[in-house]
Amino acid sequence: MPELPEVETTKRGIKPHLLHQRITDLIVRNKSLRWPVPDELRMLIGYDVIDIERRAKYLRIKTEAGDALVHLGMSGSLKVVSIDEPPSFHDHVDLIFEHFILRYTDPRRFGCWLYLKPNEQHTLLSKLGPEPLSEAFSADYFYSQASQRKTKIKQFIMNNAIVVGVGNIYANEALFMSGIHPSREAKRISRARLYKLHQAIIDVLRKAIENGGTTLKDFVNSDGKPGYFKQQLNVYGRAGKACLNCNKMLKEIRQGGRSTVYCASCQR
DNA sequence: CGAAACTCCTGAGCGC
DNA sequence: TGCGCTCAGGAGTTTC
Repeated sequence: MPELPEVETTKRGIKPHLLHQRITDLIVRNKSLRWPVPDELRMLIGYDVIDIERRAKYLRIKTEAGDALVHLGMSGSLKVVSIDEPPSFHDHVDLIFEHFILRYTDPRRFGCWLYLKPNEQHTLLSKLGPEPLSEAFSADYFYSQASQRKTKIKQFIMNNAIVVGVGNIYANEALFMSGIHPSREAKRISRARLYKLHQAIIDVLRKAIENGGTTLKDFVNSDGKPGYFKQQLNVYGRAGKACLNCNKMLKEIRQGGRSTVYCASCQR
């Protein structure tokens, strides 16, 4: 399940390979992703990649003829493979270059490939909140947004209109790190504690990206697990086990259809 | 307007 | 060993 650090790592991994390389073909084996893969994507054929940007968990592969907007969904991945590498069952899209292929694999097909005109501001992107590692995501911004919302704090920090890129794993971790109960109403948390949560979100994402960077050299044809899986997870996936802080048993609840794990003793 | 429910899909884990 | 069942989960869309 790609979280923001994995998408950032993917961008850093593929960018040096794709930059200034010419797209020679596009093969779509299964266009049934989140939305149908549009034929307009073929407009990119014959053009060089001039940049790759990440916004939230979207990757934007840019050319003079337009861009590919790619989302990895739940189970998607991109990798650079050799030009004669035979595709597997879940390899739905190949963006083909002269000497290699950018191959998109996605068993659950929650991801997407869309076409955007040059500089097009798509509605998918325009409604997004600030990047968590940008200055726009300031402590004061975070407080002012939270102080007027009745939503439970976990759903608040996972809301892409508030801040992007905080997926379920890191939402659980950031709440544990800041000692805040996931079901607490956002507006009922003190300014000081919201500041602490704000910093925890930044810290946990930054650390994960740093760990992801250690796998970049193996990005091509890599089979190993990315580095951020080495990051110690305090609560996610540890329901029923002992809290690493106080040794009491971690609890699990469901919020908005998603699993929340927390320590009822350390998080209030 | 905000918030919750619903939706897409398949691999993994489980009980028998 | 294998079948069938349940479930997780990003995020856009629909409903209330």
